Amino acid sequence: MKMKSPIRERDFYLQPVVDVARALIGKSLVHQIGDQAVAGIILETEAYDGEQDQACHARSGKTKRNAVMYGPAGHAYIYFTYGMHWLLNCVTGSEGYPAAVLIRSIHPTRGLEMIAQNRMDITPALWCDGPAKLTRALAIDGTLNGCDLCQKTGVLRVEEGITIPEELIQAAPRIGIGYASEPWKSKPWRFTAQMLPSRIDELIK
DNA sequence: TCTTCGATTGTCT
DNA sequence: GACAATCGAAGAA
Repeated sequence: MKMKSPIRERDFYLQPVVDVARALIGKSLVHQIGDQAVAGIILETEAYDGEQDQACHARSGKTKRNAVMYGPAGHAYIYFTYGMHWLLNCVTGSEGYPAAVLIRSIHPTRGLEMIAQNRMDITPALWCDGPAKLTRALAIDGTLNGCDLCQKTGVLRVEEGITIPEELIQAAPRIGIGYASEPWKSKPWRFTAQMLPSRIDELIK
């Protein structure tokens, strides 16, 4: 029988945001919908670090939209963009310091039938390979903004997933932040797991 | 109040 | 590779 996954401690999210972004690779993101769960292994993240980071939403200070980022660590910062997309972040750092990790892609592991019902237009390999695609696949939207990711029975939570070797985690500049100035635009704060889906499925068994 | 634009995706050329 | 979709937040006026 599979071992019950312990939830992540809140202390995990109090580490520097870049460390959290790297450490979240391989963890399991779960959305509990009634008695059903939809989940996936986190494969790609990006770190956004404080008001000085010119790519971060907090670059102009606290606003209605980014307020959750200023709150306690371990909560979900979910925002709407491009008139149609929801993006999911994990808030990190002390309360009052705005930092968060954007979840850019996951490998779906649970609730595949549910995803399939809503995404018959594309092949499973493309279900969760983008930040807005994974929120759509897991049915995550603004109603979950600010919810606590550390609760054992939380609607949205992060659990232990699989261990991905350090050498398979690649760092690169963040995507879609052309508006930012240097050095922020080039900071290697995007982390991706270089692992085949088949290998991930093996590790989950 | 008005204008601009986005931590993206999907489609078309 | 270029660009439309689509709308609320943010900043300017």
